[in-house]
Amino acid sequence: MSQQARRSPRRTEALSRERIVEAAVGMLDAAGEGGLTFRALTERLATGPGAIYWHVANKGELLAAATDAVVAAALAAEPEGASPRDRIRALALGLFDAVDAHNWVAAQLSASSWQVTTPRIFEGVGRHVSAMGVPREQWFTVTSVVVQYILGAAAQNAANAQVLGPGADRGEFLAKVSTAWEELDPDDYSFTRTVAQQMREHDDRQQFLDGIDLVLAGITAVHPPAG
Amino acid sequence: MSQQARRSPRRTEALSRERIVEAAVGMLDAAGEGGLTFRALTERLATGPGAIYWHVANKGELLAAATDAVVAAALAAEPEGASPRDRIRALALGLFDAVDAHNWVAAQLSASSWQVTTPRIFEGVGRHVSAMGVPREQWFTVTSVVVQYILGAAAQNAANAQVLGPGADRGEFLAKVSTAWEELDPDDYSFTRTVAQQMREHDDRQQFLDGIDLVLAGITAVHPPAG
DNA sequence: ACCTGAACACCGTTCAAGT
DNA sequence: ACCTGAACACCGTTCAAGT
Repeated sequence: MSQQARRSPRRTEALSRERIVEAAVGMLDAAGEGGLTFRALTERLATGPGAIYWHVANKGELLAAATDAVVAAALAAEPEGASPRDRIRALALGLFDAVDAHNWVAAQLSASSWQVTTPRIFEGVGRHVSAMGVPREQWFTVTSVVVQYILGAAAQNAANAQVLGPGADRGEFLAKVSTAWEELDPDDYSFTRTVAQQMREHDDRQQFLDGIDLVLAGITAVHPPAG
Repeated sequence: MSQQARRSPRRTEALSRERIVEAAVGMLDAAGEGGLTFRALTERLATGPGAIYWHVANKGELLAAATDAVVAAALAAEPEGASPRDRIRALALGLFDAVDAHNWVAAQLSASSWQVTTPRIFEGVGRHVSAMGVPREQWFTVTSVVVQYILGAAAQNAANAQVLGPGADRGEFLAKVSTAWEELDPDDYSFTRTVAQQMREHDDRQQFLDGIDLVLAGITAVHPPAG
């Protein structure tokens, strides 16, 4: 145990891929996708760009690693629930909240698909799908549908949050969109005008859960449990 | 009728927002999102950047306009089908194919949400949802779920196509991913390994349709038609 | 009203040089 | 093996000037 082993907490830590990814997540959270710059990252880590490129191949890889870190954390806890349905619901909601908290993640996820991160989600959902009694030869298809819905809904929710900006008032935003819908051309948008009020009053999280339930009900309807 | 009224087809046409958007779509199709540059656009239209900025506020607006143009074209034809379900299926498949043909569109769509383009899709789907006999107070929720699924599935499909690149062989790609899945850690990815073979043999378009059917079955299960 | 094109600020990435 | 920092090529956007 030399003196060097005692490191005072404020001292500059050695650079590492882990620290870089962590810093990247922080900057993305704080300022969105436009906020992650090698210049800014360089300053925050008190190095030159070359140091970062030693640990990370390029910006794309860094974004992928940041995304994977967030998703892995969201999936870390075993989802609780009495039934497979409840566990899918819990897993889905955990992802939804993670994407909501880090709303740059959604765009990354829908742009990477069969890459590193999606298999994590696929595996988590798939285990419960198989436990629901879906016939074996439908496992891939059904799991894909659930994952597609989760990512699609999360992405659109995040997109709304991004338009909104960090400080804005949600109720105000919904009211504004709702009013805009009411003013659409009645010839082209008769349906949308009809639901403008429902749109104003809806709750994103609840709506997402309703969607999950609807998809799960579809699974049961198309593949009734044996018996 | 002056001489000027006769314009030979090959002569340089006046610049217009329409021509700019059209050129942008062409460049995005040819070279993906990275291929749309004001420099390249400037060259293609034989002008300076200032000319383009006269008609279009910035790159974001140009991308949104290009996206809207593609989606509007895909939705132009009244979807055919005997039942509301069939018409939803037709509409969804039209969108799926459009996103597949212009695979930069998906990322744009999931990043714009309640903006200009999504209401078009929402309206198209919603009309048929209401015709399915879903109770009025559920129209917004149910339509949202269908739209979220369509956009989510289309986005992930486009992401796969992008990784693949324009010239690549699809079967080869699926085989590679399938093999990668088979080599995953059995402790962490038992389910994914099990469906690796199904993944290799699946058809994207058919899988999408199965997903739509599953969602539609869910709607009927949760909201049985009155009677 | 519409277009030109030089210029500005900023970006991701590279690389010779250091330790 | 790991880090430094100047330099390169390229980007979106602006704007004074033209017609």
